Amino acid sequence: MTNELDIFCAVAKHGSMSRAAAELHLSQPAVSQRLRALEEQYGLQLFRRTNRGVELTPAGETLVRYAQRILQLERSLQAEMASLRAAEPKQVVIGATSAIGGYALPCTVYLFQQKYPDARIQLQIGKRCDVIQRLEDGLVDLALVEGPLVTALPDDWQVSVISEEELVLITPPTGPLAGKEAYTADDLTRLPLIIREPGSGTRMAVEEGWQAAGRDLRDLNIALELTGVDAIKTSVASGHGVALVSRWCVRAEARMGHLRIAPLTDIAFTSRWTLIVPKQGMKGAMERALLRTLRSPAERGFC
Amino acid sequence: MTNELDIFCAVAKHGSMSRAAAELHLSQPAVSQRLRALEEQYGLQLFRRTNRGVELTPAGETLVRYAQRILQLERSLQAEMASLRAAEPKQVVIGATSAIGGYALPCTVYLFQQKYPDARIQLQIGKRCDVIQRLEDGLVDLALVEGPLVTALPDDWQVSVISEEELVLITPPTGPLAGKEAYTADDLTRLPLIIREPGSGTRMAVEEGWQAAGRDLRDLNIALELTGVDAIKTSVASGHGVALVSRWCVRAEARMGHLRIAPLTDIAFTSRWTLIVPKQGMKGAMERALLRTLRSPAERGFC
DNA sequence: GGTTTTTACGGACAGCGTAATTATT
DNA sequence: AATAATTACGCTGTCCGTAAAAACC
Repeated sequence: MTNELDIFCAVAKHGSMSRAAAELHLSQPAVSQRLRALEEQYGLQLFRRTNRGVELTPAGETLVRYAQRILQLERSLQAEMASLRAAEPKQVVIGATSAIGGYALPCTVYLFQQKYPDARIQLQIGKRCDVIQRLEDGLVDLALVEGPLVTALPDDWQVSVISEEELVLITPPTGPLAGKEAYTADDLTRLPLIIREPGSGTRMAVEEGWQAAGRDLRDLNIALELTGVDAIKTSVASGHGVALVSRWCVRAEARMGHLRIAPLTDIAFTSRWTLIVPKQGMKGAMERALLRTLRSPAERGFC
Repeated sequence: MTNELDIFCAVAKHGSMSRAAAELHLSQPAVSQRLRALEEQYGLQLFRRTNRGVELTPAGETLVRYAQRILQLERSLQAEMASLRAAEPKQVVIGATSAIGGYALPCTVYLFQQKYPDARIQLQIGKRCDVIQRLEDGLVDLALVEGPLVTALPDDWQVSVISEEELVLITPPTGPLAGKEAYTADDLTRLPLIIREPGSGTRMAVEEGWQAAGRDLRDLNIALELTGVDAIKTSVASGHGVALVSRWCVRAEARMGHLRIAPLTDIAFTSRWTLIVPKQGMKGAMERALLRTLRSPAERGFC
């Protein structure tokens, strides 16, 4: 959440709630509301509302001076704490499967590194079963995998679902397979489906969603089995078939027009993203901060 | 909500979460939780947990220095804003009926004055109809009355129910009327009931609750009609009868043993407390702060 | 066993976004 | 009409309290 003094200073700087809201990536009403709350808290009007924005009252100008000093102090504090963290650098190894580790996580790790530049975060991407194996062997500190857990782990591991991601149907942007506006489950029995190898989380999610709709797995028209998301994307883009993948994996291609994300009308596939952490480990403040980031939809900022 | 740096400093000062929690009027787990959040935010351990409390780590000691400067700055800011408020003193006149104005509101007004010492708040207590009359005449800025609104006001008044208060049965602490542990609706048809004058909010609430239980008003054994809560309390304490009053009005007497609050098993009476404000008025920051205080159960602190 | 902190869980409120409304030129 | 701010409303996450558990003498 953005600091109220930050909001106040931004509005004072721009002389406009709308512009301040844009700078802070907030909605304009949110800024208006926080500002009003601040005025109520002090019992003083801080801005005069004019037809083309706002301007500071004397009370507002007083607050600006204090706010700037306080914010400056907080920035120095942040810097000093960062240097203290740097004194005892921590290494954390994250194991993840390809859809998560290759697409969603890099942004999260980047953002986290921005905040904690001294943290050494290593991202190991591998097959689902390998990731879990490495976790059990203590070679990675935590794991993020797709799909449900097949084997129950001993209970010194804490397992939590951090996200339910929708699988989307991707088709070539042009050609015979790009004909329809929207697709149904029946279409999936006819279209050549390119699918991940058995054992992968995405494969599990597809099969689970298909059976949940009361269908038989043999009705899927599997044209090709490929290992890894990238191979599938390339193959679909070349017009070899359609596929079901996590939305994150194809955002870039969809925007560029290399692939088309087609709506599914009467069936939906979801993939659960699961975080696995050893109950004993991850006790330090930095480790906890990382967990918090991964668990909080707002902070992890998958991109 | 208490500032996180305040919490941190209190814990640092006492070397104990429990003692800090007591000082801040918070639960001990709440302090623990906020402290952990602070540690996660900075990615550093701030306290070493020992068996008899906590002690600062080097990072914690750094934070103490910054926190004290920031808190000091905030205190100066508060002081300066208070002096700015004092430059343009505001007078607000509150009209209220006796149960609200005489018992619940004084604490609220006191707390508000502590926070805004320059606010001149005047509390006018009167009969329900008089209060509303004075509001319409503009002689009071806002009104707090008990019970529902009989006459619909024109819609440039904003009416909101701020609290549903339970009416409790009070009996003399000793004597023939103090016999039973708990009372029923049937008992109320036999006990001598001392009741407020018609038109008062409490009277309305009693009659409404009685009829809502499917009873006839004539079955109430009204022994005496008195004007004002105090007269009723005196009369009940003297053993002349029992009465139904707002809990706030008799907290002191119940604690002292002058009156007994007796449970009602099969009937309940509630009195709605209504806040009436002119939609146009109360636009200033101070006025809004007062309204916020009156509307927020946490802040108004009826006592 | 006693003291202190942590974990777990449910409820209340704050802060935000979307959408609709108001005010001012 | 157009621009800027406010109000209304539903949702989500934070913060807090109670209760139970765990750590550390």
